[in-house]
Amino acid sequence: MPELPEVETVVRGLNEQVKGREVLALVHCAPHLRRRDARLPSLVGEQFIEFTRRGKYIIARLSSARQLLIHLRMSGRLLLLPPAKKRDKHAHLILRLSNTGEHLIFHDTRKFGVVEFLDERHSGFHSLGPEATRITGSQLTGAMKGVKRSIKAFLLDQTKLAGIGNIYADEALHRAGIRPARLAMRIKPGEARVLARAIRLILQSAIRRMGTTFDSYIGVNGKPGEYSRHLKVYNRKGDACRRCGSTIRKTRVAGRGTHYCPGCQF
DNA sequence: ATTCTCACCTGTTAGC
DNA sequence: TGCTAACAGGTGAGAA
Repeated sequence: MPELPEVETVVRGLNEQVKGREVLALVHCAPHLRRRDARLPSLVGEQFIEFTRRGKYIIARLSSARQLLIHLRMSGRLLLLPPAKKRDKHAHLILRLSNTGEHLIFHDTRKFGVVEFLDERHSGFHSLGPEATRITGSQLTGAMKGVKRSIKAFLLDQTKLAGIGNIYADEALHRAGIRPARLAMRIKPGEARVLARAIRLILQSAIRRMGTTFDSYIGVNGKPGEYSRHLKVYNRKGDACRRCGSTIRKTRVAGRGTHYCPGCQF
């Protein structure tokens, strides 16, 4: 579900609505989360100082100087809601917050998401590549040298570039006119510059529109993202390309559903 | 070292 | 209409 623009939208929502508030009680903590980090109950009494983002990770800085790391993976959501009579079966962490008594809820249908205190053993977090929002053509060219995988697989590799997921990989490659299956090492420096620019512009635009809701993503305030209407290839199999009119195809690249236009991507 | 495949879990949808 | 299989926005472990 959430890629960089969606995670950025969630972080902004948290800074608007949750920053400065204190955890009054641990209303619920699911066993699978507690198994990963038995310290979660010690959130009680903590104040949320600030929320930041690195790649697709959310980091909450806490009053104890500890940091809480949250990754939404495929289906995670963070929601601020009034206490409900009946607990949703996918609400795996529920915190009661100061001032209003509202609940901050980690909701995650597929249970891939992670909420735990940040420490040294988070290899994924500590090995993230540069932020995709600031990637340059020469950085891309350097990182793609000798890479025998597809450009799509490269873009999805968080150690090379942090924040891109399946939707924005397809969108950026379409904007840059590059086929997803091309080998990364075969992308010329000029194309890398165009691709880097496409990545920056698309992410920026998607952040402005509060992300993409394809299926289940919603922000802290429950609102869906509006970038969905601007997608050029993702989920548009069989439709006409808005740039050249050819029919959008869906294939499989790097083990992921991959959309591209045969008429304007080479 | 790098790249690929599968597993994680639940819900939805495409295809028969 | 009903059943089954395939697929879904991510990543980590282990195999090639």
